[in-house]
Amino acid sequence: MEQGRIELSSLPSAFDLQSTLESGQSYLWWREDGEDYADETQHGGSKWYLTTTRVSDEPAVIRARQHDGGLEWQSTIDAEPILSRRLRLDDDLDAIRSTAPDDELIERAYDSYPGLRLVNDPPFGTLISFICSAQMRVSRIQEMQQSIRTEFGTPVSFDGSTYHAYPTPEQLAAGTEAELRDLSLGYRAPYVQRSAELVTDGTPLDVRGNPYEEAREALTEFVGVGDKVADCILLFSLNYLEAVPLDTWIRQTIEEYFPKCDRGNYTETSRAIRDALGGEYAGYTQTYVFHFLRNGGGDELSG
DNA sequence: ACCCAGGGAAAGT
DNA sequence: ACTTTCCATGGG
Repeated sequence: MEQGRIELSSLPSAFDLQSTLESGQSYLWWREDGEDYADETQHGGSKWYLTTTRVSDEPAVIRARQHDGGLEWQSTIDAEPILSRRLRLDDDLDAIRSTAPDDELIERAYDSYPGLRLVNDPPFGTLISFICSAQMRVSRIQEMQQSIRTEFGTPVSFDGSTYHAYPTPEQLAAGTEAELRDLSLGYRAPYVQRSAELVTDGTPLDVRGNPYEEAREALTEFVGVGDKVADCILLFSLNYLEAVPLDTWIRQTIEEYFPKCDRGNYTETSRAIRDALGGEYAGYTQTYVFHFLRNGGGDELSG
């Protein structure tokens, strides 16, 4: 087992692992110890999180926690460069925040979660997990990903236990709709199976290089991917930091705080809210607001 | 029993 | 193009 530590004081900005991984962005990390949400006394939470990744097509396990001013990790590989990329450790949060509009809700959201970063997850896992996210609670989306890993992923031994890497497109496409329904995916089962097949058949998933709106349009080629899920894939795995997924929470936010941005359809409302949130990093700001409101932060404001 | 959950596909105007 | 309707499942 390899291990290491990244000194957080060496980063350009603050970092907070717990809010980053528990803000509904990533379903590809999971908490080692299941339930205990009570022990949040220490910055970063001090809890261990796990994820899997592939290096040269070989599956690897990474375990990380924030502890005593450092991001500590244990892994089957040298995880430092991957953690840096996946957790966007080089982002300059002050510069990003400075692009956000002067607005009470947004200031409160940023102030409430210092060190919250966007994630930069692998595209395929992001595609599948956000197909699963339709009309589903966060905890169940995570459970679905665990089931998918266990059922279809390559086993990896790490620290005396067996983990499962997230399946490749080939591994998942080889599954049947019935097998996926057995994992309680419901009506999303055929979407997942067909989208995995589309990836193996060459439909482009890494659409980086295209202008934002064209990239979003291209992703809706996948089954179970509409504009909202496409925006999630762009924001959380393909480095389109301007993407603002118009989910139920953000639509409610628009209605309450930015009513002029409601243009009746996705494309135009997206343009308006993206502009209202500062353009280039609108998706970053959206993620703070989403997490803030979902944790009840709007109750004291809306009065 | 009823409602909702980070929506989208299919059918109907 | 725009608007319903239906979709599986588990938790409150």
